[in-house]
Amino acid sequence: MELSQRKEKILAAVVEHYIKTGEPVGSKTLLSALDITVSSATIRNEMAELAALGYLEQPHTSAGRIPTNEGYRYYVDNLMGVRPLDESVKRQIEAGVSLKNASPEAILAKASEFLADMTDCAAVSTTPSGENATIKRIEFVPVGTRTGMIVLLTSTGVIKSKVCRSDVDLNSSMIEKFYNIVKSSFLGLPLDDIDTATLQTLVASMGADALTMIPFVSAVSELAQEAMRTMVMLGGQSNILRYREDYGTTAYELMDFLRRGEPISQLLANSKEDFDVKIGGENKFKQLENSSVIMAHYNIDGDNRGSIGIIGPTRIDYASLIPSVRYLTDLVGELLTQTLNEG
Amino acid sequence: MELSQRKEKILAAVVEHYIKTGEPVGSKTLLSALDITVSSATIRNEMAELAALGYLEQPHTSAGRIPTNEGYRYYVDNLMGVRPLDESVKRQIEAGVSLKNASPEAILAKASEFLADMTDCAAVSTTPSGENATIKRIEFVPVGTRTGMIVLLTSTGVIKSKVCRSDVDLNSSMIEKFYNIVKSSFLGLPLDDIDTATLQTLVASMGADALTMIPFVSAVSELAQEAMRTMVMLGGQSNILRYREDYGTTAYELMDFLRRGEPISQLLANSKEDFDVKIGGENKFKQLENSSVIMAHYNIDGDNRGSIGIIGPTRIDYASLIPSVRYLTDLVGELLTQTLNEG
DNA sequence: GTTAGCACTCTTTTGCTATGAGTGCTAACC
DNA sequence: GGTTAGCACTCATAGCAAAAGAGTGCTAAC
Repeated sequence: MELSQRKEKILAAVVEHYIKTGEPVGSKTLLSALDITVSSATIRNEMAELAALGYLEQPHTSAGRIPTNEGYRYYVDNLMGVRPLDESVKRQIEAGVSLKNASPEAILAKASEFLADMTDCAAVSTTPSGENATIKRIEFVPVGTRTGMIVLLTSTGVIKSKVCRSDVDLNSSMIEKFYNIVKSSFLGLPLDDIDTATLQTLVASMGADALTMIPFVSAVSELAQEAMRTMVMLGGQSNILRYREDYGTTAYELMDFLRRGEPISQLLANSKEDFDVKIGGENKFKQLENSSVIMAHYNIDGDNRGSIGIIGPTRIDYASLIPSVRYLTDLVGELLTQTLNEG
Repeated sequence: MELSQRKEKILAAVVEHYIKTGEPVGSKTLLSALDITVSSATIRNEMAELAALGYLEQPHTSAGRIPTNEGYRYYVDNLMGVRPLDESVKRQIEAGVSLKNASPEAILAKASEFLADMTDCAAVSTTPSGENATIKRIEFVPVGTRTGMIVLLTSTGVIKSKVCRSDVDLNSSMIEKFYNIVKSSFLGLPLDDIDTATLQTLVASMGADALTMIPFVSAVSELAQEAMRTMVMLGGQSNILRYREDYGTTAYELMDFLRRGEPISQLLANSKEDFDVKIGGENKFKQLENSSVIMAHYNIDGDNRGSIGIIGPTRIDYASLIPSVRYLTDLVGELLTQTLNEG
């Protein structure tokens, strides 16, 4: 649906004013905000048509107009000025994500926290997916007479470690056996090939050694699972209280939603575009029906690997936050790529 | 201040009723809740005296009474029935904290999460303090041509690892040198002895090797810092919305307070008693002036090492939650002790 | 197509009047 | 002297009506 230029100008003004104030916008208010030489009556006519088209709505007869989700959508797709990011904001973001010698988890946790502070929204991010990763290296570090730490390194640079415990005292022959198993069965294996069936075959093939090796083998498999699982990093839950009225009764549900990693990683993985904006009910999740999500995906070595996003009320400041989220996400991607390739 | 038995009975009834309903309690309501054979007028007289003594207050003249912080304090110290925990609740708690082969961090994170769900409050816990810990073991695991992972194990069973990066390609002689330094300078050292001054002396004494060894040495020191730092585990922030009216305007500040680890670990470390209850303003932190904190300390090998607590509104159900927090904390202490000694 | 004007709608505010919960006080009672 | 019935008093709350105000939609004129 194409709108006339004037209608677009009016729609944009309504959206922007409402985003700023949270109050319904009337024709007179609009008149002073708009550099347009028509009367309020004309604006009223236009607004009535915009309402008929589904872009605006009235909370009640004697109130101004507020954008519908479709209104926001039209605004984001067609009207929003994509002004380039302020240099000072760029610097600020760069300072916010710079983190030397840190793990991907730490980098993303920091990024979420920073993004939340910067945008006054809740921020989420997912760690790189381990889908196409293989096992690059496995090491065993004894830490006690019967316990040791297994360290697993994947081809995507993820390092996971776990303490595991044997039923008998450790000795060098056991450790040697462990390394043999690792060399012959695990190295180079895609993470997702390590399922229960594989393990059972492996254990069966070990014969007499099976009993002592089981804790180690299963620890490796748990590590592989962990390395594959994308983790969700959260920041700024407290910001939900900032826009409490906008979320209405979904505020509690939204907070609760944020605790659960699984739906969030679904949400973020949902779109394959470079970046994406989901407005209100466009999100599949009921808990997000009063929220908008701005998300972007970061690449590691050019490969789309994870996402960073913010969750705010539908009257979130799209125009200025979208570029910020994108820029930050790109930076994080670069940082992660760099961290990975430095090894 | 000693109260008459009847006053105590009335105060207890007011506290319990208010905790349950959140509404001010009047003399007639009290009459039916109490198995006492006096008239409402007598109760009024008693309540007026309790108010004069500072244990009760009136939101306004025509309302019932609500407990003051002093009222809660008297209730907790003298009146609260310390009925033993229900067996079914015990089972529930035991199921909630059981976690095999997990790190202390994971155990405490799970415990916080579980406690929050169980009590409808926000829950916090601190990892064992590393104050008296020494370095028990340090290992180096190469993970790339120039990077390796350093694993540090303390006498208190804390395991920390960190990837570190050298400026030149790794070779076996460097690794050997590293182990020499570790053996001669780090093993057995108390964690808090590793400060910048020690490091500088150490680096100075290395002569020509200093340059290549610095990344490793400083990584070890960072790990020692990390191992010493108590971490704060959070659970159930969303529960703050549950008692939003009780927190009033401090709700946002409370949520924000929870994000910051430092003040929480101060809060929890504050009391040296076995367990402690802080009511409203008794907490030193302004953000907690409408909150009560129930906390207990867990022991590892009989040594007081960390804390678990819940933060709720002042009208929290002390009588039933205090035993729960204590029981859970004891269990976690046992679990951590066991985990530690299994190595 | 635009606009001035006006009637109309509906929320919000204000003021007023019950209503009722709950108190404090007094005087009588045991 | 403690207890209690009775009653006047206070004050939040609910309900209602009137007034104010914001904003609209429509019509008729430009």
